Amino acid sequence: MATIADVARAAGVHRSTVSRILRDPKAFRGETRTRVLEAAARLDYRPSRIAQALSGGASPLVPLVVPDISNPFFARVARGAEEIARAAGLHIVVCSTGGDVEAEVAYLQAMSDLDTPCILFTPSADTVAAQVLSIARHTAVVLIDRSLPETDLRCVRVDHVQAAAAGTQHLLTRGHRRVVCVSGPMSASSARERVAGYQTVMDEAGLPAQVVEGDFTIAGGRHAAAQLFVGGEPPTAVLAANDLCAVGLLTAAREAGLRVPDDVAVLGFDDLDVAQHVNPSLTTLRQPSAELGGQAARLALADAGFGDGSDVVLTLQAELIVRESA
Amino acid sequence: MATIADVARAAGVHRSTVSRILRDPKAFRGETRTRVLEAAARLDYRPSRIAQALSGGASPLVPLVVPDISNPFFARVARGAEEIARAAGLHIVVCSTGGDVEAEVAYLQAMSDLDTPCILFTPSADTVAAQVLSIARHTAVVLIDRSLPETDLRCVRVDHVQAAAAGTQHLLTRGHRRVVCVSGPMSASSARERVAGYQTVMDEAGLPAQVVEGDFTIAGGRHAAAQLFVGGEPPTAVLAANDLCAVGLLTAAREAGLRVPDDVAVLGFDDLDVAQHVNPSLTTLRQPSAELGGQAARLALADAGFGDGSDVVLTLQAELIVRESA
DNA sequence: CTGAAAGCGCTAACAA
DNA sequence: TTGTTAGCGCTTTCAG
Repeated sequence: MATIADVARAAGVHRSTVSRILRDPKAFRGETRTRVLEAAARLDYRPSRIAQALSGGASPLVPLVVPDISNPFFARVARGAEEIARAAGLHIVVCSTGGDVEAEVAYLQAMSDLDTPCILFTPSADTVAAQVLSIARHTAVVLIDRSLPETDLRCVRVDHVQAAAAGTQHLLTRGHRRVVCVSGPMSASSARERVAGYQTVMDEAGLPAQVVEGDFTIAGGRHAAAQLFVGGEPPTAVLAANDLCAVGLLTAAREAGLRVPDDVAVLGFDDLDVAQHVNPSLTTLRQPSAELGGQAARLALADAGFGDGSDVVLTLQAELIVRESA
Repeated sequence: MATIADVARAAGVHRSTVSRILRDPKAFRGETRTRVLEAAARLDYRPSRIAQALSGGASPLVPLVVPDISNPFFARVARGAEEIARAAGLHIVVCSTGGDVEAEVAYLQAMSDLDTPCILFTPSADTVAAQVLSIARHTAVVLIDRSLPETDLRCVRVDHVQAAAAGTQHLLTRGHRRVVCVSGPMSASSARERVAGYQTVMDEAGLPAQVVEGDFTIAGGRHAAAQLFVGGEPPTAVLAANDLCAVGLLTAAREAGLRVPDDVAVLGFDDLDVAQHVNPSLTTLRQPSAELGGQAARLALADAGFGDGSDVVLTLQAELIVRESA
């Protein structure tokens, strides 16, 4: 691996000259410029980002730490963030932690230690708060989709309360009275907020609320249904934690011999691609996932001195997409 | 951000002492050890990985560069790789390029410039070969699932030819004669190999082969079907590029008023979670995706001096999972 | 067990 | 336009 010294030697100039010319070739004219450029090309020279970073610059990496990249929701968040990062000459790298809190902290730590300009983060549970706070003292941290209580970290998110309320309202309008909420893990603020929205609407309607704690996966939804679809009075509608959960519920309903939406309606969250392709297609609350990632990236980058973050929108709205399932 | 000098000052010792003690505390006893450890803790000192990397070490990051992280197949590959990397004290970071060749090269370059010990890579097209080769001179590159022609880069992959042949054979055994292959983009070696397997079996059976080039997405599958399900003699079975493509085909079939599998059978590839939850559930060729990632990581890490790679398996087998769709 | 000194590859004043 | 000199934060000989 050729270093700047090799290029300097080959071109017969000083290292600093090479650095300058390579850094901004247009600012030079003489034939030194040509010699340096040629030597660099010939030796296939690439400046070490490590050395650059050590000497003043920062890492070109913007980590996005998420609980589960196999949930396409996060893939879209990543996509949105990427677009913004690319414009600033930076690269999004996705770190998936599998919901393991230790792995989560380890990733955050590792990235912070690499002097990344900022970190985009969706916590899987509140328990990381203290550690994240300590990391945030060194590196700008922006949360996506889930806030961290006892913390003043900024968070770009969807108004989950409002969204869940709208979803619940939709189910009631369709005449449902026994509406159950299969929530995500209550350790996630997004799950708690959605439950709150659901509960408010049920209360206002004078209906009993029932919450089953599940998780954000297909298997979780299917498993939750085991408790739901067997009793004497199964619900006529379910507000699912997200689309993956909803897909699991769909399968469980079919296995239990229930027709969707006639016997039981299912309402998802996210609007993944798959939502319109399952059978029946999924009625869902669309989250503007790419924009979530984009706004978060803009905020974080602004903090790190890249661009302006004054017009970042912190709270986005979900949109009800009505299809067949509810 | 406290540096090693701060700690040294606080503990009243030399920087090198701090370095040594922090690097391997068990090897020391005296009360200097205590002072240093305490000072480090008190100052919340974290060694800069950048500086460590510059001074001999390598980056703790193992990039996994894939075309599309919203395809859960790659999420599973990542998961498999992660397990191996973690054991070596390294972190997998996922770089999703959206199939954009330029972004792909940019990512590879950026990671290589960061002195990562190795790179795990699934190329989206053959056109990157030359550039990848140049990067591979600096950083160990291991390909996953798709090889790069004109290149001696090692590749951990599934035997796509064999797998596609087995799938096609399954369809023929079920009595199908008009079997069409909706392939992935022919710029991907995996797609070409699957087509080859399909073609061989069709040829041997004396049946006409028909290949429609699609891509690896739901939308791609649906779009391909537009050409397929309208003509006078639609196929009675389709070998899909992958499960996402198959899901798109399922939707298209339903829209065209065709029943699956009675009017048209659909055979997928990958066995994503969603495969067993769509309706009808998907018959598919399961790829051992996590193991693909794991073996690739082992090979790459061995190259970089972490662990042993002598028993790495380069070619894995797919498994036919029969469900409802074919 | 500890200190001194050199060096990883690069950038950034400061002079010339 | 170019060279000189420091220095980023850490590890690692080599002495003591």
